[in-house]
Amino acid sequence: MAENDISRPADFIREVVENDIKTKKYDSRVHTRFPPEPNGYLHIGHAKSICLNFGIARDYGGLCNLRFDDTNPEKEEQEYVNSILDSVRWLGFDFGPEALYASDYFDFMYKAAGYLITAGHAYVDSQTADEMRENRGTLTSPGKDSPFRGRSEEENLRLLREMRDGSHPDGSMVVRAKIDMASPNINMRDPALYRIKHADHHRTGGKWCIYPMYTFAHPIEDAVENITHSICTLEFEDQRPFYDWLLERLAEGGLLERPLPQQIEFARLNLSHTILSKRKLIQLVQEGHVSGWDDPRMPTISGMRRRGFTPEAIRNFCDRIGVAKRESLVDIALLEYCVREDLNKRAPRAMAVLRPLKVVIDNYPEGLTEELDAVNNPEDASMGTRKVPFSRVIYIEKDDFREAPPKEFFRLAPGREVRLRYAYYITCTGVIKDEKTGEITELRCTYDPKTKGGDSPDGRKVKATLHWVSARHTVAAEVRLYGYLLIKPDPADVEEGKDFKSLLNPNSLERLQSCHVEPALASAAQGSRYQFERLGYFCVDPDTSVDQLVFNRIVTLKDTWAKIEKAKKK
RNA sequence: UGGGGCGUCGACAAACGGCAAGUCAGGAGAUUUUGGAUCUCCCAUGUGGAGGUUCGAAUCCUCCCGCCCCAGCCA
Repeated sequence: MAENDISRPADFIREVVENDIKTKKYDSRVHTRFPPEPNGYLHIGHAKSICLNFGIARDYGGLCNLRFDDTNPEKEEQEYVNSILDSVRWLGFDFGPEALYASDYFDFMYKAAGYLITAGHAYVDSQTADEMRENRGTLTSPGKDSPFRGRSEEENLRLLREMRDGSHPDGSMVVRAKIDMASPNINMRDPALYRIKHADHHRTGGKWCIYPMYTFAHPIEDAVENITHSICTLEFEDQRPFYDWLLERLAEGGLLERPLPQQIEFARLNLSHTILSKRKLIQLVQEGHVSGWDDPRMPTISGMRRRGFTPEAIRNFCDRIGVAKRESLVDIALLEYCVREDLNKRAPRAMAVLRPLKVVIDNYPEGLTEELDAVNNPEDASMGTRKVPFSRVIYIEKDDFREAPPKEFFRLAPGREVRLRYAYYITCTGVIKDEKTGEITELRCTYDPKTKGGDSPDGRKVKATLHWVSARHTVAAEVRLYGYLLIKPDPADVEEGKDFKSLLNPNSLERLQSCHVEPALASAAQGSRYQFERLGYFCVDPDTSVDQLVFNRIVTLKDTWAKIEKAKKK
């Protein structure tokens, strides 16, 4: 919201809303809605719309309805309704005691169709779908009137009743608005309003065998709920003339009261390296490319939630990307930034070694365990400290040792001294390898007892600080690392003749089975998030059981060294 | 070749006739017991192009170019 009087509204939609408040177009009322079709799970693109609609309601003291646009029983399911309810709540938005459903207005819609017929604004068409398509004309040529366009009011009304009563098979007829078959806007060439579908609906069951089209239903839903600003995406822009036409006709007939809602369109979100199309996401789930809707690689709300993203981070992201009419592809790095920004302040730190390398500290007493002090969050002193056990044998990260280090590498190497976080300075004195493979299996080191806690009394500096886990005290864990779903930034960047699945990243999931985490994590609660020092943010996955801890990597830390290495390769 | 939209930095995005904001990414440095975090600085002589109006144009006008959407009984 405006921080002071001189600031402008944050986007062009809020500009319209503020203006309508000023001119009292809706008696200074603001009422928006988020209208998902329950035919899939919500994703980050929906989050943008949710934040926009609920955000506007919040900013201007208005209301926002969560309304299911459930007008097509063939595609919709209760499972989707439940997941959507859950996702919206988790994102932190309050839609009152319950959600609303378009199907609750089916009686009114039926009545409205009858009225349109009576007023000469609609008719029942018995053309086949093919005939209708043929007679619709093309982008550059006008359509032709249906031979059934001139049916009498009585016949139309009778047919409408018969349609409702189930006397006609699917596809045999349709009710259409009577507007203008020559309109340059194809959406005005007598759009279909009702179709016959002998299908059970997840809420109304077998009550209906005709169902309203989106085109017809949506404006009515908005009007019935006294919506003021009906915010949707760009592809509906061409439908706005019909939206207004319909509502005007129904208002004329006294079925609706003015002022009528207005439709405003904005550009949907596109995110780099991922898919934001419901149809394609369904495909990923159904064809088993991912483990389910909540696979942590999915851009679904449930996937991101399981991965460990916070609602705060997602909301913040939605605020930062802005709202405009220009189609764009937002860099996923911005989402990651928002996640790090949030978690840096909130996530307690811990030490975990993902790819272990055994280190024996030769001059450290055997059998001794020291409890060392570690701070839980350097960003927030109120989060306190904890004890971390240290002993003679520890694990460090494989990546933290190089036998022949390049000059930019300042971690451990033969003869080199580094700090073990919160523990001691150690110096590498020996490298033990597997005789056959040549693989490094163990490091021998010595430590400097005077550097306990990680400071050297003589002011000696080391260039690196390593995280570690005491071998004797370690807790085993599985850690799942996630890469981008797609190998290319632009999901539309597909080769001729191939589809989006050719862009799927084969390495989007890596499961590390032999990780070591510090003992404090043994009882980590499902869903709790930690920063594993120097590695990233991690979240306890629901697959965790009494005998197996499972962590998801939410996002890495910013990694300057990785950047240097990558630059060197080129 | 109809109609509806949209073109400002690598990615988002402000500007409402008066000095092209901010954020992410990228680069340089400071600092640091996380190569994290933090801090400082750099990163558009120019807004798709060409004309025009104006003291003054990203903004107004004209023409052109490019991209997206619409021919479901999907939403």
